[in-house]
Amino acid sequence: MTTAELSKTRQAKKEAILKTATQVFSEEGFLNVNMQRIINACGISRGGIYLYFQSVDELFIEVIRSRSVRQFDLIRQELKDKPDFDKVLTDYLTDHKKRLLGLSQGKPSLLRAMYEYSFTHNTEADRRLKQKQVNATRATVQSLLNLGAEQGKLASDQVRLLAEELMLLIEGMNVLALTGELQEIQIDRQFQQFERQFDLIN
Amino acid sequence: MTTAELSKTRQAKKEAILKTATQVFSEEGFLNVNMQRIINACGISRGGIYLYFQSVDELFIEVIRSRSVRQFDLIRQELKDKPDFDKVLTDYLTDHKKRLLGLSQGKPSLLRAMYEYSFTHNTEADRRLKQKQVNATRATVQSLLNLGAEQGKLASDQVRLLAEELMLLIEGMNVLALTGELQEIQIDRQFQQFERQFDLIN
Amino acid sequence: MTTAELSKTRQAKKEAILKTATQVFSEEGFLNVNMQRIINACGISRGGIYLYFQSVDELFIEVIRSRSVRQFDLIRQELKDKPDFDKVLTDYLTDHKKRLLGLSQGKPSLLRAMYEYSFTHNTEADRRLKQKQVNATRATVQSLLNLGAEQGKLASDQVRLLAEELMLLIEGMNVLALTGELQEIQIDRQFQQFERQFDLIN
Amino acid sequence: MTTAELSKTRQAKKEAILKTATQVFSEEGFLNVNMQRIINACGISRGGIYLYFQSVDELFIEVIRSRSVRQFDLIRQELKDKPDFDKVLTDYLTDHKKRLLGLSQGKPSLLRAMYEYSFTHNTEADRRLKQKQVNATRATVQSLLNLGAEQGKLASDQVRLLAEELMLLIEGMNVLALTGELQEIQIDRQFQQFERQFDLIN
DNA sequence: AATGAATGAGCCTTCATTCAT
DNA sequence: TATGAATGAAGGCTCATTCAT
Repeated sequence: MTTAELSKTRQAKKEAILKTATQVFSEEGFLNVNMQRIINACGISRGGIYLYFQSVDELFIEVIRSRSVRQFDLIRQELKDKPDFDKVLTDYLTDHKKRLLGLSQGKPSLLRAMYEYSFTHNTEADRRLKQKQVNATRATVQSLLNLGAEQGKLASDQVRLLAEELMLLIEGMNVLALTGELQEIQIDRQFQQFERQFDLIN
Repeated sequence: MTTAELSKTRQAKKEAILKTATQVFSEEGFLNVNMQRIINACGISRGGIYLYFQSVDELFIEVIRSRSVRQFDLIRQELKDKPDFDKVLTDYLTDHKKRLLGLSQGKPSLLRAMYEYSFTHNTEADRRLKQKQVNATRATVQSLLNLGAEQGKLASDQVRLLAEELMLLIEGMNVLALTGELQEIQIDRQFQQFERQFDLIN
Repeated sequence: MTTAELSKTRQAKKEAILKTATQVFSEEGFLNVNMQRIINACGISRGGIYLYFQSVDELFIEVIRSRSVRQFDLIRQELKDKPDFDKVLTDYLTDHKKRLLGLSQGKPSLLRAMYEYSFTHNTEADRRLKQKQVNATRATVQSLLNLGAEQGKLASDQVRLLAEELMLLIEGMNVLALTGELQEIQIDRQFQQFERQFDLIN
Repeated sequence: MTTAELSKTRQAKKEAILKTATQVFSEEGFLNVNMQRIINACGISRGGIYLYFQSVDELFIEVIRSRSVRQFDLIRQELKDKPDFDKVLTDYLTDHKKRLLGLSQGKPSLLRAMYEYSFTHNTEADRRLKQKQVNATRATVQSLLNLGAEQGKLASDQVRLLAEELMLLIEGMNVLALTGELQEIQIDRQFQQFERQFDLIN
């Protein structure tokens, strides 16, 4: 086997572990996960996991990073074609609604793990990780609203305010959904209210 | 000493422990606190604390409960005198702003501990605890907005929607503040925007 | 139980552990001993030992310290009565001979443990510990030879040189004895040679 | 490649490993060395080294053996030419002095590794290894002193006694040097004293 | 009621050696 | 021969909770 092939194998194994770990973190959150659980899930040995990741933290960070990239790519793709703002917004909110309802019903999601990690890790590097996440969401919402501004659905100087409002609403809903407190009607009400702001303008 | 006096002593001791534990949890969160810290802070023995609380979890739950009651009392008191809605709302938002800025700067608060606890405890009883917290906030906001409705500052059927919106904004800001992502300008913008809704009506 | 009684109990327990640990270190040396062995020997629990000693190193240091004190006291006592130098020297060398033969035959002794510790620990504190040991031996030998000088068996300015010579001989024999290379005849030859130096003078 | 050439290659590789491992053990002692360090230093693979040596212990034993042979060869060479005893003795002691001072200052040497190994390994084979070392030193010193006897500098029946004395002094100094307790003046005093014995005879 | 010593489960990490390729 | 991924035993440490006094 050549070096290239070997490192290919290594990379593949690493990704396999990341994939399995993503499952585990999604189902169990961050704080309830220890190396043992990952080891069991991966069918790897106690020592084996350390060949790829030095700690649960390092593993988790890579899980988050690899996922962020994918998420970001998806959204950017959608907005490229300059579709109708009303439709995109509705789609976007609908996606979030689905996601939030899933969360409420205890559907596995990395979100819980991410919050657990954020709350309990405060090094500079950790904060940058969280910041990156928040910035990614903010950027997405702003791109979306910029599209709206381009299509004359809102004033440009409103973009930032509205982006933040939506971001905070979603953040709040995330938390309520994770603690099982969010009902469909609440999501609908808030999202309708948010969408109505654009109708009022026109 | 009579039985009554004894149980009075017992109650007093219990409350003293709760008070001290509240300090500890506020400063250190939930996950960083171990029995040793609480024992040291309370000047009680390792075994002694179990005479009052069956476990760390039970102790924490009582800390949260006792605080909720106090918070709820305070607000109810303020609203009793039917003060001017605009002023009460402004005060309320200003209080939250102060609190959020404190959180951002790492000022002690039970909120981090509460989140840490919620994320790591998922029994039915634990969920009810969080529910109670959310309901208390919701109830407070609704009481406040009901005052506004009474004073003709908003329609009665808007109360629930707006209460939820504010609650979600605050919840979202809590999370951002705790993970170090919230800036004063963001708080201002969102609260101003929220207040403006009442101006528009009149 | 009063505080004094409690700490008496604690001290007694600590000393019991030290005593057992001394046995273990004597039989197994330092490097082959881990907490588990001490735990097994003491009939204490895994966590229990940490109530008294933070690590094997700390435990070992206390073993050595407590023993040094005892050794030093013994020697000082003997020399107080100003006995006949020739006899004391002969006794001293005979004691060492017995000890060395014991070592050769694998009789338990802390010496092996002490060497193992010294070779593998080089912090300032560790060096001071070893220094203390060496100084104690040197001081003993010098006291003995000073007695000889007082009794006109050797010149005062020879004390240091001879003390060092004896110390180094003994150190060398220790090592050979520990690795099973020292025979009785060798000890006899060297000690006789050492004693002969005093006969020559007179 | 013929079988002979192959095994030549094999032998060369083995010696290359031994040479590198000697460096590593000299710098780090025995207990601080793990396979990883040797592997890194040799540029060989984790599994590869086991094609040449069955275990770390075996590798170390061969390191010691190969060095002994070399040492022994050197000395034997020097004595072949029947040089002047006084000079050879002085040279020999000067060499040891240099070596001991180097040890005191932490200069790399296999000696520490050898002691660490000896103290932690007590099989019959291990003891024989140490025995061989001691015997080699003894033989060297005896050869040297025999030269002196031939040149009339000491009586033949004194050779064994003096050889042992010197061996023990050196062994003692080794230990003190390794634990950082030996000073130059001590070496000088003892070696001068040792040399003076020959002056007295003549 | 109160103490604090004792327990033991739980988690982490390292490393010599093996084994499939 | 050569590789390096994988193994798993071994040891370390912490801490909530129990229990004898």
